[in-house]
Amino acid sequence: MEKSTRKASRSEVAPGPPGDDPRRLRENTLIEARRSLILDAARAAFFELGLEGASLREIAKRAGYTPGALYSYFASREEIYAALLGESLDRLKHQVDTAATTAAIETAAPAIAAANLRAQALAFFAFYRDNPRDLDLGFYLFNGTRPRGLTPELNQQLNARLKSSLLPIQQALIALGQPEPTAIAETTAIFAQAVGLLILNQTGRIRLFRQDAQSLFERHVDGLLARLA
Amino acid sequence: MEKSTRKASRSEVAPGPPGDDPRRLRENTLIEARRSLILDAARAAFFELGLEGASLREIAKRAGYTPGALYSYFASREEIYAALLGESLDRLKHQVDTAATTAAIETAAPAIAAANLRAQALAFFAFYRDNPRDLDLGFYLFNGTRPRGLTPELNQQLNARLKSSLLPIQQALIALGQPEPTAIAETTAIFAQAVGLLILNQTGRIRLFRQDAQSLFERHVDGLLARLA
Amino acid sequence: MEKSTRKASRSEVAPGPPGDDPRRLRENTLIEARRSLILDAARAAFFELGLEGASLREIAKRAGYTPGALYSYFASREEIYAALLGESLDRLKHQVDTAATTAAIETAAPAIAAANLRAQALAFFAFYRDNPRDLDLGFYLFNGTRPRGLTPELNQQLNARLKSSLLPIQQALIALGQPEPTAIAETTAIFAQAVGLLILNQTGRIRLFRQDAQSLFERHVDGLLARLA
Amino acid sequence: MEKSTRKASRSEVAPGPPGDDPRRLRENTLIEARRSLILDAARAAFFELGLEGASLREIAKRAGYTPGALYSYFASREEIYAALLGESLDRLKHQVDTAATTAAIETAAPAIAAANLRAQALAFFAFYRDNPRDLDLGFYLFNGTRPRGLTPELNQQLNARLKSSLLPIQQALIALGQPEPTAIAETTAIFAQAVGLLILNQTGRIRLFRQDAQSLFERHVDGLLARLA
DNA sequence: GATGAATGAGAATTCATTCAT
DNA sequence: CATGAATGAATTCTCATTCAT
Repeated sequence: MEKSTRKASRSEVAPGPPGDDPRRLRENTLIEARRSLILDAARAAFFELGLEGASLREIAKRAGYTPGALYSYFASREEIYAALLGESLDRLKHQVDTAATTAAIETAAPAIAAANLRAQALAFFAFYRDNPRDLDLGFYLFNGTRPRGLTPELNQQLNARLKSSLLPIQQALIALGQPEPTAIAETTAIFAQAVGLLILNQTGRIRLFRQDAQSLFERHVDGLLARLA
Repeated sequence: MEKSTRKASRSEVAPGPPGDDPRRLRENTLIEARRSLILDAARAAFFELGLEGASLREIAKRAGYTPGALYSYFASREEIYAALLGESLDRLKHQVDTAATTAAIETAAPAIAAANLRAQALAFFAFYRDNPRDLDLGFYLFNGTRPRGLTPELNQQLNARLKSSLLPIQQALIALGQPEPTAIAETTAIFAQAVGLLILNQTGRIRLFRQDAQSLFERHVDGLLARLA
Repeated sequence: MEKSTRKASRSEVAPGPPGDDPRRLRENTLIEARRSLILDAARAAFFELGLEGASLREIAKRAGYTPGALYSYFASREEIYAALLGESLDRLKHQVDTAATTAAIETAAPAIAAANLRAQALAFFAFYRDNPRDLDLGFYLFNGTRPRGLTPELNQQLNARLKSSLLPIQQALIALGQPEPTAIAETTAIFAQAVGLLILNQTGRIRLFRQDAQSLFERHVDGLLARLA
Repeated sequence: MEKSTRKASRSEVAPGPPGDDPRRLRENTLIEARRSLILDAARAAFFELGLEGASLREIAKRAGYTPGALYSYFASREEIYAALLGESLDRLKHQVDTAATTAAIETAAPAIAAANLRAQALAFFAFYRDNPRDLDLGFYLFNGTRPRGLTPELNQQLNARLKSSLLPIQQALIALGQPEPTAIAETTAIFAQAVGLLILNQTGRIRLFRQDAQSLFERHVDGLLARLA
C-alpha cells in the first residue's frame, strides 16, 4: 500500500527562482488548466457515481485521457480526491461569504450582526444540503473517520479553509456581545448541529423522527439568537 | 438463472419444538459461538483496517477459516456487516437503558425525568465517544451517505434498534411537560448534536476550535434542561 | 480431475452369492429406493434449473440430504447424471413401445407395419419434443460431443437402450418389404432427422426458416411411407 | 451502482477518417492481430477442454497473458465465445460459397441448379464433418439448448450468418421449379438431416447402426434430387 | 448411513499502477 | 506529455469433494 511515491506530481514542484521566467510561468498555467480539467472530470464522476464509481479509469475517460496520463498531474488517486476536497471547501467559503455580504448590505445597523450570523449559518447549512456529495467528499478522506491520503500539510490547509468559513459566525457572536470563549463554543455547536443534521438527513435517519433538517437547524440558530437578544 | 440465492444462514434456523431437544440446543449454541467468532474477527478487521480492509479474505484469515467457510455462517459479506452493526446497536441500547435505570433509582421523585434525560443523552454520547469505530460502522454502511448493501428489511430492523435507544429521551421530555412535537424535535436535535460533535471529534476537526466535544454536548443538554425548568 | 474413485458406490457392489440372503435383499431394496429418491431430486433440479443449477448441493437439498450423504449412493456428480440418462432412455423406450402396441391393436392387418412405423417414429419424436430436457441430458454427457463421465460399460448400456427404442421402426421397414440394409439406413435417417429437427427447434434455429419441427418430421416419415407404398 | 458497464472492446473503435492515417491503421492491425491471437488460444482451449475448460484463466494462460489483460480486447468471456462462433460461421459460409462457384463453373447449363444444390449441401455437411468442434461451438453457446451469454443482437448476427450459408440451397431449389414454401421446407430438412447425422456421428451413436454419416447424407440429398428430376 | 464442517481450487471481473515507447 | 499495454493483486462467491464424528 505504501510504496515510495514514484514521481513528484507537478503541483509539488518547487516554483523555481522568484524572478519567474515567463516560459516556466506559461507552462505552469497550462499545467494548472489541465489539472483543473481532470478535477472537473473527477468531480463529475464522484457526484454521479459515488466513490466506488469514480475510479481512475472513469475519471481519465471523462477527462479525455488514458489512465496513465493522470499520473503526470497527480501522484495518486488519493491526491485527486484531496484536491477535490480543497476546491469544495473554497466553494463553501464563497457561499458563506456571499451570504454575509448580502445580509450586511440589506440590513439596518443594530441588527446587522444577528442577521449576518443567521445568514451565514444558514448558508453553511445550505451548501451541504444542496451539495450532499461535497459532504461525502469531506468524510471520504477520513474513511468516515481518520485521514486517508491526507498529508499533514494538506490537512492543515483544508482545516484553514474550513475555519475561515466559520469565522464570520464567531465574529458576529462577539459583535453581539458574547465573550470570545462563548462565541467559539456556540460556533462549534452550530457547526456540529449542521453536520449532525446533514448526516441524519442524508442517511435517511432523520425520517425516523419525521423531522425536517432545515427547520431543525433554523430552530437551533433562532433559539440561540433569541437567547442573545 | 434463478437459483435459490439467499441461502439460509444458521441464525435463521427454525428453533425446533419448544421442549428444545438438547442436541439441537447444543448445536445451535456451537453455531452461534462460531458466528460470534467470525463477527469478532470482522469487528477487529473493520476497526483496524476500515471497511475497505475488512474483506472476506481478511475476516476469514483472522477467524482461522478459508473464505468459503464463512458462507456456512453468513450468506454474504454484507450480512456480516449488518450483523456487526446490529450488535453494535444492541450494545448502545443496553448502555442507554442502564444509564436510565441508574438515574431513576438514585434520584428523588420530581427531578427524575430531568435526571433521566440527562443521563440517557450522556450515555448515548458516551457510547460512541468511547467506541468511535461503532460510529464508523453505522456510517460505513451508508458509504458516507446512502445505504450500500443493506436490504430494506435489514435497514428497518437497524432503524428500529436505533430509535429504541432514543425513545427514552423523548419520553422524558414529555414527562417534563413538553408537547409531543416539541419532544420529538428536541430529541432529534440532541441526536444531531451528538452525531455532529462526535464526528468533529473523531475527525479532529473539533480541535480547530480548541473545543471539547464532551463539554459542548453537556452544554447542549443542560441548556435545554434549564429552559424547561 | 481423475483421482482414484474413493469408494465403490452401492450400485456397483457385487450382489453377493446367488442364494441371496433375505437381509441383504431388503437392504438392496432400501438402497435402490433411496437412489431413486435422489434421482428424482436430480431430475427435478436439472429440468428446472438446467445443468448449471443442478449442483450436488441443490440435488441434495431437494432430496432432503446433506451433500456428503449423496456419496453413499453415487460416486460422483457425473454418476448421478449418467443414471439420469439411463432412466430417461427407459422412459423413451416405454413411450415408443406403447405407441407400437396401440397402433397394432387399432389397425387392420395389411397396413399394420406402416402404421406401426409411423406411430413409433412419431412417438420417438414426441418424447423429446415434449421433454426437451431429456434431450439435453443426452447431450450433456457428451459435452456436446464426446462422453464425459461415461465409463465404456455404461456407454454400451445406454446405447443398447437407445437402440431398442429404434429397433421396432427398423423391423417395420423390413415387414414392409425393405431389405435389411435399406431398413437400417432409413431408420438411421429417421433418427437423424428427428435429432436434427429437435435441436433446431430447441435452439430456436428453426424459426430462422419459419418452419415447424413437427410437420417437417411428419413430412419426412410420410414421404418415406409414400415411396414404399 | 450503474457504472458504465459495457466497455468498448477494440473492434468497435471508430475507423477514423477515410483517408486512414497509417499510424492508426498500423495500430488497428496490431490490435486485430492480438485479438486473433487470443481467439486462437480460446479456440484451442475450447477444442481441447470443452466449454467448461475454456475459462478466461485458461485462455489467458495459453495466449501468454494475465487474465486481466484480455479485457483490453474483449469485454467479457462471452464476447470471446461469440467472436469464436462468428468466425466459425464465416469459415462455413466461405466453404459453402466456394463449393457453389466451383460447381457452377464446371457444370453444363440445365443441370447447374441441381449440381449447385448438391455441392453446397455437401460442402455444408463437410465443413462440420471435418471440423467437429465448430459444431460444438454452435451448440455450446446454447447450453445444449437455450442461449447462454448471447445478447439478442449477437444472436441475430449469428443467425444471419448461418442463414446466408443455407440460402443458396434454397435458391437452387426454387431454380429447380419448386414453389418457395417447398424450397424452404426442403432446405430446413437438409439442414436438420445434416445436423442430426453429424451429431450421431460425433457422439458415436451412428456406429450403433453401422452406418456412415457421409453416405447417409448423400442419400438424403440425392433422393431429393431424384424426386425433383 | 448421514451429518456438519471445512477445504481448496476455481470462477469472472476490476483496479491502481507501471513503463517502454 | 501521453499512450497503450500489461501486471498483479484484489474482489466476492460457488462448488465438488472429504472426513471426523
